Amino acid sequence: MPISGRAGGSDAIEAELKRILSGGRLFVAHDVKLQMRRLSANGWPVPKRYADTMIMSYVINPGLPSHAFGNVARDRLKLDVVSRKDVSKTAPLFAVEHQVGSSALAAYQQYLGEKSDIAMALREVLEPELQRDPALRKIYEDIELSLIPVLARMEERGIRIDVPLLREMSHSMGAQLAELERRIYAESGTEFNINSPQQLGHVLFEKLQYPATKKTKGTKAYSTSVDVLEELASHGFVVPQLILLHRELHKLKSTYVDALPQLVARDGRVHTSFNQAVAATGRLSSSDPNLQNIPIRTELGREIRKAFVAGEGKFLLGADYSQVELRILAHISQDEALIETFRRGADIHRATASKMFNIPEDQLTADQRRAAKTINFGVLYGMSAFRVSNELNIPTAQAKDFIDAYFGQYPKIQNYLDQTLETARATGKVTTLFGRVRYIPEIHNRSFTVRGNAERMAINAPIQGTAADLLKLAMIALEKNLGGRAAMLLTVHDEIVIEVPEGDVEQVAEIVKETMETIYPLAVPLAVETGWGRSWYDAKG
DNA sequence: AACGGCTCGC
DNA sequence: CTGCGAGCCGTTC
Repeated sequence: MPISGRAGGSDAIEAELKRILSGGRLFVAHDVKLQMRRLSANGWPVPKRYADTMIMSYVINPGLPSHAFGNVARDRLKLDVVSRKDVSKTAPLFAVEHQVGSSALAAYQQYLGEKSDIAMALREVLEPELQRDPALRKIYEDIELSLIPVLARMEERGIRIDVPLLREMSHSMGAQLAELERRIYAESGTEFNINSPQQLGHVLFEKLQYPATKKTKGTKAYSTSVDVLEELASHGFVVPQLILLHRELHKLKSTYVDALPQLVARDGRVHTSFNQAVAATGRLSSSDPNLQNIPIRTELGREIRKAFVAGEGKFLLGADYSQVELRILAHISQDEALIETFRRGADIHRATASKMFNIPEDQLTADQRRAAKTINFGVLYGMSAFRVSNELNIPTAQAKDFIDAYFGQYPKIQNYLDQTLETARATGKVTTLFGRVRYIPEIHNRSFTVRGNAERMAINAPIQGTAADLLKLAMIALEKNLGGRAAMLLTVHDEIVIEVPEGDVEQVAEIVKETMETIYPLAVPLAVETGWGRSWYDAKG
């Protein structure tokens, strides 16, 4: 529960609290990482033994819409937690934290006391449930609890941002945007707000009379989505092409280039929060700022990574798992052909195309490899023939033929998909390699759409979730294997970013690669690619 | 607050 | 209708 350095804190009480924290007593909280960060920020001892009711709730049922304290208390205990805001109304926190002995203080103390009681009560309810499933208990203890201090330290360290570089980018992008605006207004013969989908729709489809192909879902307004604009641009219309450029530039400028400098702390670094109880598949998420969606796909976007830099005398080392989900699919399905392909270290998409089209690997066209790549990923997500045809711009019948050819070459994958759906229907849930659970209640839904979504979740969750389990295990192992030599800063689903003293980088890269590749032996090798440089942009293999 | 749109990841 | 999850921005209501 919240720790206040001042409210009611006589020296004697503070000393006693610190003594308790550094002793071996079990510390119970809903979101231990948050409390650890508050404690260490104030120079207090951090507990070594702890229980986390937020993480318990998440491991028991990760698919819930929220594992926030109030929600879990209401669901599990039928209790309403008074929010800090409500306390503030009758007992302004400013008064609470700055004057001792007021009635406001009493209200605040009662509020904190109630929250502590509720966390303890939650533990009584959640822990026995966790104990009933040995695999879940291990996920909770060996993965999630062990990860808490690792993530806390990563958040505290943050990553250095080159603010002057972002300012420079902002200026040049601002000038480019102004020039684009000028041209858009001139070409369309009117000035309007380009960022307003409504105004843009009016200009494109009424004033300029371009053919409207799509309406938006909710409001039935003209859609101005990328698909629509690209279609128009392909017919030679100039304005849509300029709008697309404006969109990309404006998005990058507002979301990253202008936003990041505002989030830089006094230490010159941004300190994201890694949320351990949000994503239903077991993945981590990142917010404030989200550092898991920093652009990479286009060169213009990728430039932003040049602003993520190592501290003085250090390098950023990036290490990412190559094709980890397809490797997990090979392991779980035990498909001999897919296993063999990974064992001989082949280009997986090329090898798949060769099998599907019965053409030697060195005689394939780019389109054939692209088709195989689309289907390889499509299988992981339960993609339909319709979607494959859309993605590859081919008729649905041909997409279906491709998919049939794929399963003909990898028969055990078809088996795995069938069995996973069978399990979901019979038990209402699916699990990862390590037993992390995801409930699929809609698997029997009468609506084709809803049930289809559930089926895709059932297929994807074990694979994506196993990848998340492996990455978390690797991070825990790395915390130990790196010793004090290097420090993890970020993680992005299949990648870990580490800050390393310049002279140590090659040695540390070897330790990281070895640790990640041997974290849990599968039927196929795990491959890790590393790269390093002064910036995240340069830390590519 | 909801929506449309976009970014990233898989 | 047509793979999903997550976060953020600007506009609109």
